[in-house]
Amino acid sequence: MKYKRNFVKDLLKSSKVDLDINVKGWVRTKRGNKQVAFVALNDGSTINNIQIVIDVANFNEELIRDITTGASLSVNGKLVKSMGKGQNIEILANEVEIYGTADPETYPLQKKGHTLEFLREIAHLRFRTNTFGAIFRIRHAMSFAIHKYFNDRNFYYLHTPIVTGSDAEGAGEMFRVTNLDMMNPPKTDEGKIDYSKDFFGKETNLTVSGQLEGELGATALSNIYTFGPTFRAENSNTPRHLAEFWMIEPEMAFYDIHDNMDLAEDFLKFLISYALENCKDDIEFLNKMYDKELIERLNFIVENKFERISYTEAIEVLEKAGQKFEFPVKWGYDLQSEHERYLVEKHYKKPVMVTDYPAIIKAFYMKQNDDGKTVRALDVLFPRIGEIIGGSQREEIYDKLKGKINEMGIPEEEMWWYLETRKFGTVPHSGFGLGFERFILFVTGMSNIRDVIPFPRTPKNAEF
RNA sequence: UCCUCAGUAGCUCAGUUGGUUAGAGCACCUGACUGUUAAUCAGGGGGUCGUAGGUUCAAGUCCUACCUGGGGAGCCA
Repeated sequence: MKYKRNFVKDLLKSSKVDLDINVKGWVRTKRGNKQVAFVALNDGSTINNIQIVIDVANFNEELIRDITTGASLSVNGKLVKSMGKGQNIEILANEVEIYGTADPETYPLQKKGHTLEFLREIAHLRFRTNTFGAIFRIRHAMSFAIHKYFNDRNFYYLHTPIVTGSDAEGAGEMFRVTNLDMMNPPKTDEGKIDYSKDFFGKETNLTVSGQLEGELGATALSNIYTFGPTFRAENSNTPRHLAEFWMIEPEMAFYDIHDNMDLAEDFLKFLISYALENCKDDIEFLNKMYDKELIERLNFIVENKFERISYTEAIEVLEKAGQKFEFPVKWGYDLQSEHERYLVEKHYKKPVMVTDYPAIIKAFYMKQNDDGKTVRALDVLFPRIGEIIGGSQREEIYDKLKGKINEMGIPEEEMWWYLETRKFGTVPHSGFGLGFERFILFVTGMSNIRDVIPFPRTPKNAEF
């Protein structure tokens, strides 16, 4: 007899007892005695397991023995009210089929907890733990919510290139893309590598940001966003950096810096609310196991207005802090991690948006203020993780932008297409970038970025 | 890349001023138990002490280099 496969998530919500059903999944634990065995089965649809009750007398002894932690099963049985404590319903098994056994001597996952460091070494199996199930369900929900947020507000999802011929974005070291023979590359007369012989006929790299291309879309479609992988070849060994990470970059025509801040705040609050409503079980688990203040912190973000200050005000606050900092507080120098942490965690005790940074420490494309010293940059600082968003109003005046490009020594001939958006029908516009994994760190309460992306790419590490 | 801490059983760790045969908990295996909840109870097997050198009568323990991982910093998202 073939029953319809049900997901554990739906069965646990179901009130239809005495129904014949089928479940498939992986064994988390087995307990019991000679008469009866209890199997906790998980199929990834929820963090919760369903209990399978097996009357040992009705089953082959060998089959029962092969039901071990990690084995994959298909179970036909009857959904019934549980006779034991700890769960409302359970399944009385009629038939059990084992798809694949998991030798307990060699299967690395145990019933007991593992460290996150160990699980990182078995990233191919860590999906099967409660923790990573929760994290990647939340990651999915946040991806979905991002698309929903923008789609419902007339933003278009724009696919910017992953391979880029532009190395002027200035956001960091890039990974070269080439199919030249590295043992014997073609050379020019001067003895340099001849990239005109390369696949694209020029030097190409993996993108560090889709922003510049995003601006091209925004100056026609009004509102666009990108959501894709970006790459940085920086030798950064920290719990907050990846060589391959995902970034969300909205770009909006006719937005000034204030519109930009309004959007950033509303966007972040929407996503966190969405997580609290739709990922309740997973967030509660993470709150219990990893971060006792997680839910409290998420609610706090949703309920409170972000503080908005200028860089100059931030410097004044830090100067009056009466606290010794390792790095000096001085106008013209970038805010260090310890400064950002002081502003967010000690002084304002809430997310802080800092604007109008000194021009010399920010990128060429940012809108220049009338004071001649600052630009309309925007950083959103969050507790625990620091800078979660970086953005700005963009310089839309052709001469000013061109002047800045020359001043910073960026080859103008590579930026001709970018400059033309300011030559033809230019508009004030703004945008920002949200580091997806940093945001997921915040929502899950995890502390290492390598635990919130399925396959982390970091210096000296591209296993799996 | 810099600073710092660590690497001992499948996992998490203990191992004293260098000194006999390197321990524990969990996991695993065997047995007991008529409904368990990270089940419980009894017994058992399991180790190139990260790698390579060095000091010493003697090194898990001290020294050097390297590898790997954690934390902090820089770069940033």
